[in-house]
This record gives sequence, structure tokens and C-alpha cells, in this order.
Amino acid sequence: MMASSNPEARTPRAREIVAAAREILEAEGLDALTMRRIADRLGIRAPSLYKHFPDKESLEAAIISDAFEEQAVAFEQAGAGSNDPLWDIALAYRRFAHAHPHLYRLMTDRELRRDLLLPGVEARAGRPVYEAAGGDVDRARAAWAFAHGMTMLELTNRFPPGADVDAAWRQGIEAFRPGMAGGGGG
Amino acid sequence: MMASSNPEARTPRAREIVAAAREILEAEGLDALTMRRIADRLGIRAPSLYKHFPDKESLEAAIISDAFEEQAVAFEQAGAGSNDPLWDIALAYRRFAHAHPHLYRLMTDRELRRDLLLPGVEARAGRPVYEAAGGDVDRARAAWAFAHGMTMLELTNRFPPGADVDAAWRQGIEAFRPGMAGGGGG
DNA sequence: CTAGGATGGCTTACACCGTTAGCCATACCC
DNA sequence: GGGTATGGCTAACGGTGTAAGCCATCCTAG
Repeated sequence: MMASSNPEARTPRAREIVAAAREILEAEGLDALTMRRIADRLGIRAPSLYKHFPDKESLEAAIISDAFEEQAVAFEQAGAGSNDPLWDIALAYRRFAHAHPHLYRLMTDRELRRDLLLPGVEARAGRPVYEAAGGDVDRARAAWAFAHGMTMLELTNRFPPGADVDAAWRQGIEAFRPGMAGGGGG
Repeated sequence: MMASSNPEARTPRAREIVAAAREILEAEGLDALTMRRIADRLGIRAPSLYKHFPDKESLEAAIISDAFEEQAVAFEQAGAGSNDPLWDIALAYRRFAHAHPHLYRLMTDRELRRDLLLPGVEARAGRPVYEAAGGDVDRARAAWAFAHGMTMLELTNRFPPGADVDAAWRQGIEAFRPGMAGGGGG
């Protein structure tokens, strides 16, 4: 059936493959995510996977698509009914990345193949951020970039050993609060 | 001689190898940066490279070390004598990444092997940012994270087609100006 | 009830990857 | 002149994603 990006439309077997792949990814990282290892976990041989996904990239895209949905849910929950949505969504963003570091890397490392994703899933994960930024797209994008940068620097171990990463997060979130700093500039 | 991280201490041949590797990287991207391709460009065979570098990671580290130095120079020049150092360094940061997108990816994708770098080179590239942030480490780190996040989102094509990326940069830089937004937070 | 097509396995194989082992020519130095 | 580094080489290993082609099972249509 050549599993689609829509998880509802996936063959049961395709679902099992995605699950196996994700388990390997989360437990052992990107390097361990090979077609042979995935097949092993299911008791089959690597070439058989190609009966379900056209290539590795599509399989990864299925994982990524699911992850975007999970992010969307987490951000929506974090923002709903919060009296400090920017803060709570940022916290949820950070938490997601730390709970699934390898998954986060998979989602953000490469160029995004939107054509392989469930349509709209990327936008859905972004909307809460947009709203928390007071409806200002540019501010929302800047805040998003801050959160992403912060996360990547954490995950790639870029801060010096004693660095107060929490304080940097606080600074950034404060800086992007609606009502601060206008548009201007050079 | 097993080329060191210090470019001064590199064998002439090691310098040629680093140069060849960097040319391939910048011209064709990370996937093209293979030991066989590097060797090809020098008219030798891949295993011969191991007479000069213990492994591929060390060769990459040499490229990364050089890149940090170039960044440091660029940031120092951008900050020196500027009456808006934060802005000018951010601009230099963005320019460097856009001038060398594959190099930038190589520098930031993986965990940093500091032990393979020329000592101090990383700190040197960071200092101008720290100073431009008014000497506040947390603010400097937040601003750095913003710049890095912004850059990665640009390079991985994450913004929607019509997005005003310049405006997002402006917003972020404004947000991190010294004298705005205090430490506080939850 | 049987023919046919889809489904989902399999083996074999290819080109590429980083890397090791071991051989050998040149060049320099005591 | 002998010994030692230097810097090439070939052959090979185990890993990668993936293509080609074979075959058993099963569902469905006639």
C-alpha cells in the first residue's frame, strides 16, 4: 500500500514498522536507525521494508509527521488556560526536546520534506506559538528561533560546563513577551 | 606527523588535505565530504589520508577549528568601532552562515569535540557576542541561541515561502538589546 | 471452484562508506 | 651505508541504502 503520511491511512504493518523505528531512534539515536536494525526488530530482512515504504526518507517522514502532531497537542495543552502562555509553551517546547532528543534532532536536522508530511501538521504545531506571541508573526518566528536555537545548543552540548542554561531561557522568554521592543531596526 | 588542531603546526600536506576537504564541503555539501572524494581531489587513495589524520572526525575538526577562527575575526571586525555592535555582529553571524551554509552545518550539527579544536578558538568567537550583550552572559547566550536558531531555520528551509525573515531577525535583535527586559521569570 | 492479482516475505547483489593491515619506495640522518 | 621516518599503494572487512527477482499466501471475480 506504500504507507502515506496520514497515520490513519497506514497499513497495520506500516504502523508496526514506524513504531519499531521510533523505538530504536529514541533508545539509540540516529546512527542506530538503519533499515537492517529496524527489520531485525521485526524479525524480517531489510529489503522487505521496501514493500511498505519507498525509501528510508519516507519512513523517517512518518516518524516526523507523528512527532509534529505530538508537539502540536503538547503546545495546545500548554497554552490553553495558561495565564502565561509564552512561558508555558516555551517550557513545553523544551520538555519535548529533552524527553525525545534524538527525535527532535531527526525533526530539525535536515531540510523538511513537507510533501511527505501529513498536511497541516507543521502549521498546527506552530499556531500556539504564534498566538502566544500576541499574534505578531515576526515576533513568533523570532521566539521560535530562540527556542530552537536554545534547544540545539543544549542538545549539542554547546554551553560551557557551568553555564546557567535556565537563566538564558528566562532571559529569552522575557525578551519576547508581547508588548516589549517594537519592530524598527536597520 | 598526525596533523594537530593548530593550523600553524600542520604539515604542508595536511594543509592541502584540509583545503581540498573544505572545497568539497562548501561546493557540494556534507554528503559529498567522503574520504574517497577528498583523496580523489588530491590524486591519491583514501587510505593514504590516514597517514595525515587519524580519522575523518579529526579532519573535520581541523575544518571546524579554522572556521571558528574565521568567525572570530569576522565578529571582532563587525563589533569594533560599531555604534550598534549587537546589530552588526548579528549581521556578520548571518552573513557567515549564508556564505558558508554547509560549513556552518558541519560546525553546529554534531556534538562539539573541543579536544580536537585549537584551544580557545571557540571562546574567541563567542566573546564579541558577550560584549555586545552588555556583558550579561545569560543575555549573550540567549541572543546567540536566537541567532543560531534563526540561521538553522533559514538553512533547513523552515520558514514558509513568503515569510519576512528579515523582519524576524530585526525583532529578535531588538528584543536582546542591552537595557531591555530584566532577569525575572518563573 | 478455480484463475489472477495483490501482499509481503525472501535471497542475492551493487555501489558506496570509514577504516585496517601490510607492503614498498623515497629521503634524510648518524 | 644502515636505520628510520614519511607517504604513497592494494586488498579487504563490515557497515550502509537499495534494486531485482523469486515465491508463498490470500482475497476476490468469474
